[in-house]
Amino acid sequence: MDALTIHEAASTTGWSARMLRYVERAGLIEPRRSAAGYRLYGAAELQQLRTLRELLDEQKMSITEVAFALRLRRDVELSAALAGWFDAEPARPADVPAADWLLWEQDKHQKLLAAASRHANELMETTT
Amino acid sequence: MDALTIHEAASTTGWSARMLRYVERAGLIEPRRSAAGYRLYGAAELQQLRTLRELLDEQKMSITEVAFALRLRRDVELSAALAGWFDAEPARPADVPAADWLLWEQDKHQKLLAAASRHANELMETTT
DNA sequence: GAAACCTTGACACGACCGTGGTAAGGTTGA
DNA sequence: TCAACCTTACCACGGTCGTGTCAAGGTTTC
Repeated sequence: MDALTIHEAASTTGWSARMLRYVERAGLIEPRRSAAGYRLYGAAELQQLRTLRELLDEQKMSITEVAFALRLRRDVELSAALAGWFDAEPARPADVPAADWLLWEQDKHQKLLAAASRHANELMETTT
Repeated sequence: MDALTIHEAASTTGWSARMLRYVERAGLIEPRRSAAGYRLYGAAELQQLRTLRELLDEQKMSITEVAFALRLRRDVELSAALAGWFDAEPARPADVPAADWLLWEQDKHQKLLAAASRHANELMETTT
C-alpha cells in the first residue's frame, strides 16, 4: 500500500485535510491519485509536507509566497523581467560610459537567460 | 531642481500619490527626501515607476509579489532554503546512488550559495 | 448494504492587500 | 500671510488568503 489517504496524511504531518487540498491547489504538493480519484500521499510527499511547515515557520513565509517562488523558478521570462527591473536604473555604474549602457544591459540579460534556461534543462533531465 | 514632488511624480507616471507611498512602504522605490521630509523623485525613480507598471501588467504580478522577489534576491538564506525545498524529494534522480544523495545536495547548495554571494558582491560593487 | 471513508463545491470569517479619502499639522513660495 | 503644497495617521471598502464547516454524491470495506 505504502501510500496514505488525505486524512491519514493530515494526521501524520500536522496539516488539516482542508489545507492539504489548498497546498495542492497552490501547486506545491500534488499527490498522485487512485483510480477513483483519491489522493495518495507517498513518503516523498509526507516529507515535503513536514519540511514545508518548517520552511514557512522558519522563513516567515506564506504558502502563496512559496507558490510564487515556484512560478519564478519555472517561468524564465518572468524571472528575467524581474531581474531586468531590479538591475535597472537605481544606480548604474558611473564608470560604464552611457553609450555602452544598452549593450551592457543586453549582455547581462543574455547571460541571465542562458543561465536560466540551462537550469531549466537540468531540471528536465533530472525529472525524466 | 531636477526632482519632482510626489504629486508631480504621480501625474507624470500615472500612479496616484497614495500608491507611490504604498510602493515605497513595500520597499520597491524609495525616493530621497528633502530636508523637510518631502519625497523627491529623480529621473531614475520616474523611469522605475513607469517600468514597474509595465512589469505588473505584462507579467500579471502584484506589488507584494515584486516585493517578495526583492526579498528573495536579498536574503540568501531564504532563497537557499527555498531551493532546498524545491529540489528535495519530488523526484530524486534514480541514477544517483542513495549514498551520494547528500553529497549531491550539498554540492548543489554550495554552488547556489556561491552564485548568490557572487551576485551580492556584484551588487555591492555597482552600488558603491 | 451500511458505515466510514473519499471527492468537489459552496458559505463563512478574520486578516491582510490595493486603493481612495480625510484630518491635523508642517513647508514653500508669491 | 496665505494658498497650495507636503507629511503621517487613521477609516473605509471590495478582494484575496488561510482556514473551517457543511452538503451532495461516489468508493471501500466488512
